[in-house]
Amino acid sequence: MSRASEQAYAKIRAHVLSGAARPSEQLTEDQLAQIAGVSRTPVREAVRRLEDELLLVRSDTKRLFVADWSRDDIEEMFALRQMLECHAAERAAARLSREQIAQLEALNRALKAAIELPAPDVAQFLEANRAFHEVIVDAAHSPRLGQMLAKLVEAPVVLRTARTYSPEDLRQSARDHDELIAAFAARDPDWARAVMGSHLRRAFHTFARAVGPAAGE
Amino acid sequence: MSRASEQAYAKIRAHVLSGAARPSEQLTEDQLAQIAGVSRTPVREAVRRLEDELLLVRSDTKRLFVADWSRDDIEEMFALRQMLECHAAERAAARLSREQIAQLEALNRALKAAIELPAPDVAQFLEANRAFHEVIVDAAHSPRLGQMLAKLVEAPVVLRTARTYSPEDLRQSARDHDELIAAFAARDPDWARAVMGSHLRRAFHTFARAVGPAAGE
DNA sequence: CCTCGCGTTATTGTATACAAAACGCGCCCG
DNA sequence: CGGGCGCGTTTTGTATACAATAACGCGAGG
Repeated sequence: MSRASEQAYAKIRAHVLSGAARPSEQLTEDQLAQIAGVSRTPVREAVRRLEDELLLVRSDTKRLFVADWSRDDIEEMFALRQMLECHAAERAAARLSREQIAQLEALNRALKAAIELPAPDVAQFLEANRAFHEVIVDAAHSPRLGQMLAKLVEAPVVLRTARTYSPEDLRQSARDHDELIAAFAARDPDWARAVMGSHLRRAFHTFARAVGPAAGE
Repeated sequence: MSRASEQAYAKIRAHVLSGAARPSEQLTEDQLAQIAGVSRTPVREAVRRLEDELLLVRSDTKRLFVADWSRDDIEEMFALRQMLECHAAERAAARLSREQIAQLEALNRALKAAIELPAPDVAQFLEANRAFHEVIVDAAHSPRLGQMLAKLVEAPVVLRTARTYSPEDLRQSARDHDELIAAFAARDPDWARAVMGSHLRRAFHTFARAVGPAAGE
């Protein structure tokens, strides 16, 4: 995207994710234009993207608010992500090149390195993790699938600040990735799908436990 | 959406779907503004929506073109739709109200009526069919799922003019719907999923046969 | 004759001014 | 005392002018 519109997107996103704007708080285009330092035109463009990514929502009469997700919403998003990403893993198993598999191995090494420092580097872990999953989705060769997943993966990041990543969670993720790589190397779509499924489902429960005391759990 | 932007969307969409603009043809915002009878501002808004719906695509340097789908693209979209809508059917089985099931029955009666006229009314069939699937997706109570499906269901419509609906295809659809209703009435998620799966998979093959001589079929 | 660079033109991106619509508040009437 | 209606204010939507950027053609140099 063009410079102003991209900047507007980045700044507004940061503004929302940083928590400077609280859930359900109203935002006006003028406000956002000021924050982003551009005019309302590119702001409107950026806002549309953020709406699409579910970070912002519109009231019935076009007023803009910071999205506020219920537990059900979060559960729904995880379920969709799981469905789509399992599909991606299945397809990727048949399509990943040797180079891509090597890339996955490298990324998972980086991920483990981020864990085992004296103090685990969560940001670095998240980046390696993101890249890892991205390689898989790309290898699925399904552009619309990628597009859909991008939205779902982005969204929960909002709450990342609330998350407390225990060292054991991080290590388990790394082990899952190892097994995924094994499944890919074996070109076994069923295996890949199954591993991805449990990987994400566990992530959901870890997340849910940290985020709030479930309704009936 | 607001009036001008909505009108731009509708007119541009019609322009593309009618075939007045051929696949891969470049469109300029000025052109489209003239066609829609509004200024470029709402056109840009409409274009973003149509891009999102995959009817229009942008070159690497922001120039706008009418989308041209390969057979792989179409196959991909059907696969995604099948995955998502099977999920919707499964969830709907547990959530559909009695009223909604009655509504499905009514819609399927309308659908059958549209078939059996002296000359089948395809437009009416399509409308009843769309409404039928919409009820199911709504009942799944998964807003993002609905949003994703909307895109996928819209898209293939482009080629609908190319489709020749045989009477037998239409009748088979009606039978599938009957079985879906039975599965819902029995509150059987697995049954619902399975029926939806074969319903959509068959639709894909019918579609593929009509649209082009498959790569290796 | 081909190719690289530059100026021209077409096209998209941004800002700003204005129009339309929605909110909220106070007032009037029941 | 409460509810709805009108009016000023706020917020979003649209048009238009201008800026930036990409495509294209043409001419000079190899």
